[in-house]
Amino acid sequence: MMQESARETISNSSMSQNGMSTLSSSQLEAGSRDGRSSAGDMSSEVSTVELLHLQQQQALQAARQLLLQQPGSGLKSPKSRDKQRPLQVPVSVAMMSPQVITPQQMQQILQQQVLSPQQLQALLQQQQAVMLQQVRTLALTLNPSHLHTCPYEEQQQQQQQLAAQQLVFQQQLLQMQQLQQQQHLLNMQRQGLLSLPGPAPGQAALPGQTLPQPAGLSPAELQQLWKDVTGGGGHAMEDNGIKHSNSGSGTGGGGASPPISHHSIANGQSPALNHRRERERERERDSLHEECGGTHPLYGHGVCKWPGCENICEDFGQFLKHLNSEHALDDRSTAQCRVQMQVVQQLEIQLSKERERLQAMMAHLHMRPSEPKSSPKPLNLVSSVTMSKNLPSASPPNLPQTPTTPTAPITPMAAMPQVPSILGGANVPSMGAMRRRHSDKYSMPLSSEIAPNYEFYKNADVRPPFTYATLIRQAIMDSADMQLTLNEIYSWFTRTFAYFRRNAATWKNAVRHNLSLHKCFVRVENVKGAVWTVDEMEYQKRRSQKITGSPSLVKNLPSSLGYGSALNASLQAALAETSLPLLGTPGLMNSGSTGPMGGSCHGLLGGDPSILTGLSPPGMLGGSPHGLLGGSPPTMMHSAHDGFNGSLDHLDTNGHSSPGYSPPVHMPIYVKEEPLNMDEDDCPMSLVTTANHSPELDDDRELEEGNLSEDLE
DNA sequence: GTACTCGTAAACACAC
DNA sequence: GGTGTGTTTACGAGTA
Repeated sequence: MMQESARETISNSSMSQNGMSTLSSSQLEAGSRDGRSSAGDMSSEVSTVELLHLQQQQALQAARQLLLQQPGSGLKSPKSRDKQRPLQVPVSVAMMSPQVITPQQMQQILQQQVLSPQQLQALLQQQQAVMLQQVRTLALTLNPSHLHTCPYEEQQQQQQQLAAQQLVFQQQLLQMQQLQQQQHLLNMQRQGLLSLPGPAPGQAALPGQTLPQPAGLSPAELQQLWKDVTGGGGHAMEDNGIKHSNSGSGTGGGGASPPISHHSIANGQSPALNHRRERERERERDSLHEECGGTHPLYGHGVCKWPGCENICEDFGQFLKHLNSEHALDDRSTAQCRVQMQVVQQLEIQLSKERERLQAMMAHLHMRPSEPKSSPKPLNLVSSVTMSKNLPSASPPNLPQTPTTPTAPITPMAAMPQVPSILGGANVPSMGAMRRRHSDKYSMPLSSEIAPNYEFYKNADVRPPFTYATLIRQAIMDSADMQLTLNEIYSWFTRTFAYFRRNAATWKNAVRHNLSLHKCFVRVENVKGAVWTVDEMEYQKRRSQKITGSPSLVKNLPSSLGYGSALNASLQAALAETSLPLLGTPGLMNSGSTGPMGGSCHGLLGGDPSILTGLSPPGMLGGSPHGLLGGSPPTMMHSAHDGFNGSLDHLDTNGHSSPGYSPPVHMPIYVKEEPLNMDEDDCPMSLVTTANHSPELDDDRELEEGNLSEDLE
């Protein structure tokens, strides 16, 4: 019963350390008796420090009374205590504060466990506070001005007192640290957390065991602590990880790692709370280890980064708990996730636009017409710098370093349409499906790709990122009369690509193989022998089938943007905004305003055609954006015609008009059966290309696509 | 795992 | 017979 009341008293006094409670007259009297308050003679008012000190005294008095009432506590009555004190405490200290519990008393308190952990904690804090205050008071009395006015003997005496007090302070500090450790262990024992024998790693020894050397505080540290205290720093104790001075918060865990596990001190909280705090701190320590290995993207700076949450989580474990509890899989989280997805999409669009702008700027700066032979070179800055067109073995591995968009993962093969043959060539023999995919499926226009990089392909031993079929078709379309003999095709290959100047047997065989294999290549008996032409219809059918085979055009769209072209990304963004995937391109192209440079920058146009190939369905691509290209820049027109009927011969590789342009010649004389499953009946055309149009309907198709493009404007 | 595309190699036939 | 041309088959790699 009385123990209860005593606990209450201590608890209240502990809580009142912040000076919130009022002081009774007796307390004030007690405060004025201790002599320490004489330092307040300088001021008639009771300072905050004095009030605090009085509160501590009150708490200590209550504790002592409680101890006295405990049978066998060993503590004497106030009278006997007063008699004992001079024997236990140096005289110089005795004048400071009779309320300071001696180490022996503390030990008794601890051993007999007459106080609850909270009470012990409060007691320790108060002891610390009292001692700190005493030190400060002493320091005040020894300030330089005071010393200056005192006689030498007084100074000597005061210095001795100071030294003695320092020694006592250090001793008491050590004692308190030991007590704190013991109390912590007691708490753990009571809570069943600590199993005997042997302390847990990093923890102090058991009460009965020999404590480690003064709680790990070396004399130097103690000296530093003393300096800090005498320096008057309010947070002096914190520097050593001890925050129990006056704040009362005592949460511990300062910057410097404390020599003792004082952080486990409960600060007058319930054992359960202490336990929880202990576990949290352990988790915190664990989280520190976790943070070394990796961090959660939704957690940072102690705050949950879930959109709209910003819940404060002390440690990673708490965050995980919070994440699992507050952001579990439910409708709300799902909705928030969707919102976040939209946010990301918008940001990606914005990023694409900015990247596109950067690309255009780079293209503009590196594709100057004044550069005689560099104009066809890649627009890519890196490639422009690293690649030497005069080196047949120009190594392309440096090329695919163009920035990529999150939504359009760049492919190592055709990272950029402007960048010729990023891979391949002798240096990269494993040029395979990737190049094929992109070159054909995405209908990358060969001419448009070659045109700006003509010199590059001509001189660099780099394999162009196109299929044989595409190259053959391009060769034929490049000819004046849209037909070539096999030997002329060979010549075109070797003339256009340095890569095909070697391994002739291999690639020539491949050329023949493709000519025979693909139905789109038609062999025509001519006066000068057999020539090869292109059945554009078949060609486009074949391409369109590849595209239509995909799950959705929308899905293909981002993939087609995988070239890494900023323009493509821009168009993707534009299409996303207009919700007109694929169909948006022609209009955008026509508008001439969607390009980063308004569609009028010639240097940029070297890569621009990829927009058509990247976004347009094959049918459109190959088929014919004829009508779309009125007023389009040469290269763009080039690519468009390339897609339409291969009538690229009216344009040279630099995109200039050629008078020898002739309309597409369709001579389906010996139409072979394509080995592929590309029968006309099961060949759904793309959105733009009509499914069953004939070559004679090309004009209609052009009109149709032209209308489409207009609609998209 | 399957189907498809593409490149490559090879075999074969035919014409010059 | 050698060469070029054309056709076909087979296989591996990569992708959807």
